[in-house]
Amino acid sequence: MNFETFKSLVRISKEDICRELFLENKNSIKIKKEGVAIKNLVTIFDAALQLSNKKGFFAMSLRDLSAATGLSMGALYSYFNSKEELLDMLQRQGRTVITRVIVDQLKGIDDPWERMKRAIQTHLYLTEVMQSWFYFAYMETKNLKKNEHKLAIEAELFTENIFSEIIEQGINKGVFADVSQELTAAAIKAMLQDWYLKRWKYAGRQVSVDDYARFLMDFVSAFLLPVNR
Amino acid sequence: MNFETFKSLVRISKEDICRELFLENKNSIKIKKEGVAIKNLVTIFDAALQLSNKKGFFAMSLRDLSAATGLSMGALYSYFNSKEELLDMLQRQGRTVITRVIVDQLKGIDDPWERMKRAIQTHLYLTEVMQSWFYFAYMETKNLKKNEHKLAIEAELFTENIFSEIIEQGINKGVFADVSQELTAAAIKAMLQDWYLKRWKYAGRQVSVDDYARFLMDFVSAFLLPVNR
DNA sequence: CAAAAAAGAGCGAGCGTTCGTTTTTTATGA
DNA sequence: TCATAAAAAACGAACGCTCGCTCTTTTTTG
Repeated sequence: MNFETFKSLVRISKEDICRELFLENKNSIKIKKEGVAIKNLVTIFDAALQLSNKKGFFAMSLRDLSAATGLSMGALYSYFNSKEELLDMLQRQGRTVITRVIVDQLKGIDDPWERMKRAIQTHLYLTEVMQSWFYFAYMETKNLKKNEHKLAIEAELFTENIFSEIIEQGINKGVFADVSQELTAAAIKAMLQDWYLKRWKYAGRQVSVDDYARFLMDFVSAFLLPVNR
Repeated sequence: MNFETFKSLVRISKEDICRELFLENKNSIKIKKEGVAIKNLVTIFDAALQLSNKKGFFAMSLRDLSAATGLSMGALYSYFNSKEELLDMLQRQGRTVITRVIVDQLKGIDDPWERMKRAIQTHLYLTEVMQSWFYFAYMETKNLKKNEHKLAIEAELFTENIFSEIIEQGINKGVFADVSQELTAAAIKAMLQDWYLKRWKYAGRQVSVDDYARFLMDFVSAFLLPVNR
């Protein structure tokens, strides 16, 4: 599997994501027409992610967002009740997609090393498709209020746990070396996150997401596979 | 070398760091008495780091900082000319220390693997001693204006380059496997940074910095040392 | 007592938010 | 098909509040 294959298998559209959000947030979104709501939500979220990733969510004002979207201040408030709620919605936007796609992509794969490879690839390709969201989610998590913050931390630990379980499985089957599952999963996660957090650096060096995936799988295999040790 | 040894060898005091800043910023710091200036700079920086790391530099107001330090608004402005300058000073605060300590700790070590181990340990122990600064520097870099932003990026790449050069040296001496220097150095850096960026997670799991150092050296050795491969 | 340090009230600007008004869209009836 | 009325969407001025910052007065230090 490579990035091009992934993209054609897993079609993630902003419209679908915003439709889900629209249906879940009828109380906050005062727009009746689905088509209008979705079109504008996409515009709002794109602009908000871009502005926030540049200067931070708090430093972005709603006047900035108004200018960037071409919607008035009053119109913006048809889509969320407060700036804080916008933050929550932005954070929530991608979370269910991620979980669903990773779990889906691992279905039917039993071999631990194949699972590990697929998990690494899936994570990287997802973050490539939705880089601005991942960057935003990482950087702004600490601004979330209690319950949303808890959910964000859980999502962080959930994907790490996917790796941890693959490692456990591999060790139990005698396929992987006997390593610390938690620390290894955390280290893999750190390297996966580096991809989207420092996209500027890898882009500057012309490292493709497939290059990076290959490198990571190589790096991880040296540690996990006894054949290599 | 372990963390306790490091701490007694490398004494980093906030007072020394603030003294350097005081001497370099006579234009911005209107206080004449070195003792008073340094004492209050330490207080200001500690409070600013804590507040910023909790809610973001922009979301922290100077009234927040005033309350946290016990200094009035007017007194705060004796120490910096603007909030933006405070950001610059905070970012600059630790940069020279880091460079100096890493370079010092590598002196007299020729063996590539020994250098690698020392570099990993030094980086981790430094970030353990100055965790709040490192977290702040990582999270707030994007808010810096042009020249300061450039310096921060350079510092980021400088430490990564230390690892890259060690790898190059190891490959040239036939000690290390033939791997991508840049990607390997970046991966090591990512794992090192994870330590201070997700300090909450490792603390919750009761992983000591020495545990983490040992784990990282093991992980990296599996990839770099042909004996392992 | 003089110099240095600190306090704190208040300024103008910008912020998030509200709400009455205007514009656009849509459905209906002739 | 066209005109009209109602519903929906959008606008934008203004409110109260907080912000960064200034500057005169007060307090502390040596």
